[in-house]
Amino acid sequence: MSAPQPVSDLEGVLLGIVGKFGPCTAYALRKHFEGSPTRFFTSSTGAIYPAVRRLERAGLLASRADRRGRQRRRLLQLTPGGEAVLQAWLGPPVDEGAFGTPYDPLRTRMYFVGALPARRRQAFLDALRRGLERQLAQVEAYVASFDPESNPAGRLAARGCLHATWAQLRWLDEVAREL
Amino acid sequence: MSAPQPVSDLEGVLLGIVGKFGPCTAYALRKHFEGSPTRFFTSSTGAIYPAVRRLERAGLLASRADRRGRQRRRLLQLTPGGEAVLQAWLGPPVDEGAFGTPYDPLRTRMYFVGALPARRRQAFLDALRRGLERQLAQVEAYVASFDPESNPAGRLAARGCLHATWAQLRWLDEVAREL
DNA sequence: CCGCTCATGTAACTGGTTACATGATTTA
DNA sequence: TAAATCATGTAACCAGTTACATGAGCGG
Repeated sequence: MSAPQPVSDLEGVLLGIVGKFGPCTAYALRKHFEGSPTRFFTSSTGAIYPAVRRLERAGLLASRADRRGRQRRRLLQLTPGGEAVLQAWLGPPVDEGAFGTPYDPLRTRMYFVGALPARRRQAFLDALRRGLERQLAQVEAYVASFDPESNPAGRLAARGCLHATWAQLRWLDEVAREL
Repeated sequence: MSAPQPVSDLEGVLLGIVGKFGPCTAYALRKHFEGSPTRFFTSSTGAIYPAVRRLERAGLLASRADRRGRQRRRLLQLTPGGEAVLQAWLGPPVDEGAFGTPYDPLRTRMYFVGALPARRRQAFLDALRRGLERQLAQVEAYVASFDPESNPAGRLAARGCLHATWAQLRWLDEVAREL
């Protein structure tokens, strides 16, 4: 038995969803990403289907043919190898690369706020404020969409989005105070 | 005069750095990314040099040959078109795509924490705690590396990393309490 | 003179994006 | 019966990663 191959976050998540929500179709995997307040997971077919194919080739997912009426479909499930790789991906040990400060495009732009003329600068900060408040409402709805009974871990993860958004707003307060 | 082309965040940042720190080499651009606590910008030559080439082709950066002793080098500077595109990238209006909750690999893993057996689960949370505390120290050093006099916006942006890391730690507290 | 930093690139590979293509099932 | 949803994929394109390749300048 060889050491489990390292997988990307997308692949880890796919394994995780199949493991958590039982045998399901690739389509169901895609749907899972919709409604997420992060843009990282896109649910585009051009990303999901090739990734599923890779995982099958690697022996981490198994598929069996199924139908829904006359409609053919493929139900995916975790293999023992897939379960092992999932456990390794989750950690511990947690991959070092998972610890960097999450990338925030707003922070990146703020780095160059000095390039904006004073008038535009204020409008920029106002736009951030409005955008983040919209984002906050979305995240709150997202958190509320989790049933704590049936998916407690999902809710905890979603609360992470909330903390992250609060942090952005606090940061923006600080910036507005100092500029 | 046509509307400024939309640029990626990498391209926007390259324009921003050239604009902010005067004519500089592509090598200096790379160096700029080192020490950043985010993993988004990699400073790999395979990313920077082609990006610089694209920006030159698009007429947003201009280069002039220079030497340092006998060593040839190319000094990059913003063109008027580049300045316009930089302003458009910064916003307002700020690109909608910049507002999603920043992607956090730790949060993604937490979503599947239920797949971990109880013993491993505690070790997982401990590993997150240790990793985030290490990260916090790194971010604090990063913030301190900015001179508020010469680069106030840089410091404000770096403070964003600090807020983000604090948020991760608060979130982890909450998770540990609830599990 | 050795090793580090400055400096510029290329090439093969990988994976994601966008758009296209098809067809069954369910619901208003 | 029309529109939305379920369901599966492919193809061209684009950008980033890793590794390779080269060479000058500088400090000890």
